[in-house]
Amino acid sequence: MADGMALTARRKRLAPEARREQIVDAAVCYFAEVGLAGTTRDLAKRAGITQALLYQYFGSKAELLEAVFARVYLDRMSPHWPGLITDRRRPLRERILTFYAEYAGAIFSYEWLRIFMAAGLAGEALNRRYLDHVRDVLLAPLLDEIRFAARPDAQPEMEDLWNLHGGIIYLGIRRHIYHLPTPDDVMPVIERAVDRFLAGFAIGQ
Amino acid sequence: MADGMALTARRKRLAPEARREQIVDAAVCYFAEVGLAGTTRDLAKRAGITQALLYQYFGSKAELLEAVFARVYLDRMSPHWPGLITDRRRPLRERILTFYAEYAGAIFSYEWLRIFMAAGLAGEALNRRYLDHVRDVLLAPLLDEIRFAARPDAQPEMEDLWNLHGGIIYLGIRRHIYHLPTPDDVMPVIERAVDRFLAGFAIGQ
DNA sequence: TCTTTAATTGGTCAAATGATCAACGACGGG
DNA sequence: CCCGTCGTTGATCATTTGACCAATTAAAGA
Repeated sequence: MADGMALTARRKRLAPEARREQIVDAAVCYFAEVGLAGTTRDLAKRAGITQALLYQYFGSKAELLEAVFARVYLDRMSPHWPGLITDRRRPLRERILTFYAEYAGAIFSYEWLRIFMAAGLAGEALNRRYLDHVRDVLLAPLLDEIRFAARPDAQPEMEDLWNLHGGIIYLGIRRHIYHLPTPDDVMPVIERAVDRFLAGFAIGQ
Repeated sequence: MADGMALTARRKRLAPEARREQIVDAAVCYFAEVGLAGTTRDLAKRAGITQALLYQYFGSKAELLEAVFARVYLDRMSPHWPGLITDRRRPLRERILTFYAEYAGAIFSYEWLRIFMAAGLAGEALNRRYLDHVRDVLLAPLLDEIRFAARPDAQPEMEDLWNLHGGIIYLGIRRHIYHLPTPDDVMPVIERAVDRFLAGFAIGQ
């Protein structure tokens, strides 16, 4: 019992992959909080390792940030969303709501939103690539579906979909970037937004 | 003619207020571009002055950034918007469109959006204060107006207005934060968004 | 248990950065 | 024309920060 060093003891000798994972985890959390200009020393301190060890696993801070970006974006884009969106056996409204419920669940995280925004400010090409992907793989099919269901004289454009999308994303921005109070459950708000949108193109529920 | 030093010559002896203005102007442009972590040296170089001179006018970098925030936000909020919004002699739709045309004109600038977003990421209280102001002075009256015009069984909530607002702001975010292509004229998109919104609460044009 | 491997660390360097100050010199007043 | 004020500058300091390396030591294999 006198041997109380168990908790605060020196941490040593992790398998390289495990250590790398741990570093990236800590880096995601750290850079999300303090911004991409955070220092390697503070990050190392928070990760419970020495600063020098970072350079055992990453050649430079930029390389570490690359790993952070990869971690944050990887698998946040579910491959079944395109199929969900275009599955005409289900009602359109239900498809959209299911999609945005899952999308919000994946995107509305402190780490994701803040790192994504910081990357945008830093001029990383990542954001453009990601949002091009969102447009091509998610919004474009969604546009097709809505056009298919809409009256010929009330056809939406891509910009209208960006407007719907942005109104929803803005919830996350208010919460995680501006630290403003937002509803705990975002789905009712999203639901009403989607309903207004569909009604605007004369699509019944 | 041999005296060609006029353009590249040493700049000296400006009146203190003029110099201060010039520094703040340059700082707004500089920090919007490179982020709040930009250096005083680079800023000074861009402003065509020495780095030491910055500290003649501002006690610290933080103090300079305060001046930048003040400059960017000051008078971007027109005092006649509340009156415009609540002027029931004009049709509601027209009021909203006029307001958002002016609001977008004031807000959709590279400097404003980027510095505002960077301040949010940096945890500045400024964003919360500004958006509280937007909610209290603009969106709350707007909510009242729409509720007044809406059917009793289809009353919007504040979150619905944030949704409308966010969808519009997202246009500026896409353009200036993510550097994505957006329509040159945003008003048609805003117009359709507002029309969908009003229709969603059963308000005719 | 001993040896070997390599994960980890303390120490250190060079460059960058916020901040300071004595000295210079442009401009207005006498 | 000279002088004094004060806006401006070059030099410099103390830290911070990204990056590196030789020495240390925990853990696996024989």
